[in-house]
Order: sequence, then C-alpha cells, then structure tokens
Amino acid sequence: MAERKVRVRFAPSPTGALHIGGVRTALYNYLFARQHGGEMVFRIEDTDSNRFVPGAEEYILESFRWLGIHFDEGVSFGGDHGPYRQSERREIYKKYVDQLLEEGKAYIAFDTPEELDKKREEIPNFQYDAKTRHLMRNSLTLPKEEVQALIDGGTQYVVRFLIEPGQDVHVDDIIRGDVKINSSILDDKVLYKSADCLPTYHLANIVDDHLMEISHVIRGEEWLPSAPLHVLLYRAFGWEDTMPRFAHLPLLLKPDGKGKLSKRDGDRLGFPVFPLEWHDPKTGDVSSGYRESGYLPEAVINFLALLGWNPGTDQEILSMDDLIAQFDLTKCSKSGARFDYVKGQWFNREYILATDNEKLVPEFAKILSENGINETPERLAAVIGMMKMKKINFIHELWPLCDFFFIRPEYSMDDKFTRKNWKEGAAAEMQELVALLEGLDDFSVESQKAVVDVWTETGDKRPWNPWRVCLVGTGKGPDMYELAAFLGKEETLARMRAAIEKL
RNA sequence: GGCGCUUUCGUCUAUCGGCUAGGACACAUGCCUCUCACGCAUGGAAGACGGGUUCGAUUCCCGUAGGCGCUACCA
Repeated sequence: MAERKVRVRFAPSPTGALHIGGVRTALYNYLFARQHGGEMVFRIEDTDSNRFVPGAEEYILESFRWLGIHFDEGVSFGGDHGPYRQSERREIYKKYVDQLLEEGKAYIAFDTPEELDKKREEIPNFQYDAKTRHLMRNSLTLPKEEVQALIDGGTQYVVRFLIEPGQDVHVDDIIRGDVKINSSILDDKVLYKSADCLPTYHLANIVDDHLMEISHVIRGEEWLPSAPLHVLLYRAFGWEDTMPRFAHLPLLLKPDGKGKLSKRDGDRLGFPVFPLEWHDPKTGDVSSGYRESGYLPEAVINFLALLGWNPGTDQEILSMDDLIAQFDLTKCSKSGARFDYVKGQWFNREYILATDNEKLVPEFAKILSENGINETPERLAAVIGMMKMKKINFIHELWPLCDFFFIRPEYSMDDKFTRKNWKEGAAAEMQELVALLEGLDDFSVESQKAVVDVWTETGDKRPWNPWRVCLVGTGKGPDMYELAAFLGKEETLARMRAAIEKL
C-alpha cells in the first residue's frame, strides 16, 4: 500500500466537560501525528441534538490550549475539509445515505422507539437484524407505495444498514492485531434519523473520516465492538482501499474498585477528572479541574502519556518533545490502566522542582493574597526557592509551611519544638546573638556567618534551635541564615526580642 | 445472557523461550542534618489457575476463572 499522509482526528461530542480519558486519547493522536509530520483535525460530533451542552465546545478548545495540544485544522482552526461541525454537514450525509438506499445496502424503517421497546420485551435478546427485520415495519416488508405514502405523509423513519449475516469481518488493529467478529452478531444499525435529518455516529464518522482523509483512527477501546461495523460501512461505500488504520486504546479505570474512571471517583477520592474547572450549565454543579487544582500542564501531559504506554526505558520524566520522539502505538498496553492519581501528584512535584521559581510566582502570589499577604515577585521567588523542595506536590501546599516568612509567629510553650529547644539559658544566649547581629550593617548570609563563626568555636554548638524558635516559632523552615537574611535585620531582631520577652 | 478485548509487585509497567523477574509511585527502615524537608542507601512486595508445545516457559498454544467494554433513533 502506498504511503499516505498521516492525518488523525479528535472528535468529541459537546456534551459537557472533556473527560481526562479523552484528553489522553487526544494526546496520543497528537503525539502520533507530530511524530509522523502529519496533521490533526478537530471535529465536533454533535449529531445528537438532545445532548448538546452550551459552552462545551469552547471548554474543550480551552483545555487543549492550556495543555499545549495543537490542532492543524477543524472547528475554530479552519481548513479545506470543512465544515467540521457535523450538525453543519447534513446535506453531505444525506447524499451518502441516499446512495446506500439506492444500492439496496440500507433500508427505511418506521418502527417507533415504543414499538422497539415492546419487541425487546416480547422477544428475549431481540436484535434488529437478518433474523427479525422481516417482522418489522420497514421498506423490506412494506409495499413500495405504502412506504412512499408514509414518507410523504410525514411519518418519521430511520435508515438502517442492511447487514449480511454469516461473514467474518476482520479489523486490523495496530495495538491488538487481527480482531475477528462474525457479522451475524451485528444489528442493522440506525444510520440516519428523519426526525432531525442527521446521521448517527457510525455513518457520520465513516463519511467524515473518509472525506477528511483520515489515515489513522486512534480512539478508546469502547469502540472496538463497533469497529467491524465501520469496516462494513467502508466496504459498502467502496472505500476499503483508503480505510484508516485503527488503534483502540485501553481504558482508564477507577483508582479502586470496579469499572472505568468516572467523575464520581474524582469527587470521592479528591482529584480532578477534568482538565479545567467545569461549571455545568444545567445542574449548576462545579467540578474541579487540573489547572485550578495547581497542576502544571506539562505534568498532566507526562502523567497521562505514561498511562497505557511507556518508552521501554526507565525514563519517566518526558517532555512533549521527548514524547513526540519516542511515542509508539505498538508499545501501548492492551489492558485497562487504573488511574493512579497519587503518581500524578508526584509528576506535578517533579515538574515544580524543575520549573524556574519566577514562573511559579503568580500561583504562589494568588495563594498568599488569599491570606492577606502581598509581596514583590522577587521576594516570592526567593521564598519558593527556599521552600519548594519541602514535601509538597502543589504550590498552594507551601502556604502552611512558609507563613512565618510573612507573619511574626506566636510564641508558646504549647509548641513541642519550642518546649524541647527553649531551655534554661536560651534567652541569655539569644540576648547575646541579638547584640552580635545588631552591629551588622550588611545582613547577608555571609556576613552573619562571619560574626557568628567568631562567637562560637564550632558550627554544631551554635544555638540553632532556640534561634529557630525566635524566627519561626516551631520546627520548620529553611536554613536560619537564609531566613534571617530574607527577614532583614530589623524584623529578625524584633522577633528575637519578642521571643525572649514572651518565653 | 451474547459478542469482543484483556490478565507480571497494592498501583503504572519492563521482559519480545534461558529470570537471582528490572524500574517508578506508595509504604517501611537507615544515613545525612540547625527544624521540616531534599538527597542517598536499604527493605518487603508480582508472572490468575489447569493443561499442552519445548532441553527449558512469565514469554507460544488450548481451556477455565477473573477484570473491562459493547450489546440505543448516545457518542
């Protein structure tokens, strides 16, 4: 087969926030496209008008902007294969549905949803297929004139795909190899609804992928059972030679328990399942997002990329460029991956450690101002530098660990560290230190060190802990010299005097 | 129920017939140390089960069991 330009697509339904599993699917598509110098299309699959949710499309777009996943064409990006919203492609689908009808590869069915429900109750395991379609009200069983009369009379109908039973259909999946299923277990899928003049997913999907020249369909495993149907559709249209290659990705599972990852799991266990915070316009519910929870987009990308794929080496910290270079669909795992959000937090920590302090300032400043603290970016960057290696996964976790930088501590013997380290003689020792430091004009780490070194012969005899009590009020914080330098001479001495007096 | 996919430490995974089964997260211990940390070191922890094939199976094949998905005029 001739080499084809790699073109992939991500085609969500605008029915709400973008699920994190969808993000991973989009990411894999993106990595694959970039690696092969191909293109990625953003298509909106809004063929179910009942489920449309306003704002969802913009939300999805904004999510990808934040994550750094770029599309080459599609809704809001333009391109030569538009329109990219399925609801705007009615005439296109109609044409192909008519073609199938004319060629006898599909038929018209008048059975109402209620009638179908009834049949399903009457007949166990009822399926609309070769065995049952002769019992139903459709263009195969009704006289031509009656069919025409019903249509002319405005009776609503659907178009169903006529499936030939008894043939083995093969799907060549990049991840799973040859998957074979017999067409007899497939039902005559509804391809088109007269009610809204729109196709269903299956038809729209095949027509669009063909017209948009999609070379590879990379999607979730939940589509594997309908892949044979899609193969049959390509065949019915005579497009089998340009049919895309399929790759069905393993699903993301609950961190605990059974089943696939859902929004509820996030609420229950305290982690986001959406990239951005989502305000449901119908229910008014607010769901947390990775962005608002303090994740760096690079960390989210890295974490998701490794859920179901790995480069086969011990390297786990991978930038987008690393991922593009190393990604390999054939190395994707076949089984579902439990969503290990604790490891996701670890990735965030790693990326915080690797990020310039200056870049972390805005987020830090936000948390501080919520606590009534306003400082210059330079001083905030300095605090981040002294504190970010503490046990934190998120910048906002820094606040309770570093409040003393900005607020004079309350001194109390109720504090365990104070009780342990503020012994007899501590006050006198601190008095001496105050006197020593008072003489300094330059309060830098080096200059403090110079005088304190003279005061005590050896480093380990210095009254570190009482001094920490003075400046921090408890057993936490950075190196004492650095802290004192940050606070400045005036504040440092003030805190020491306050502690001496209070304790 | 039917159909399909799947099955290595608690979790994510490496292994493409030779294994003392490797790494990471989490957990525990120790070292370092002016506190909390970081860092470093160490430790426990896995091949669902039963048959084959083979000199040799975690690796290949077949069953069984478990897990997951699909089974809509939703995607």
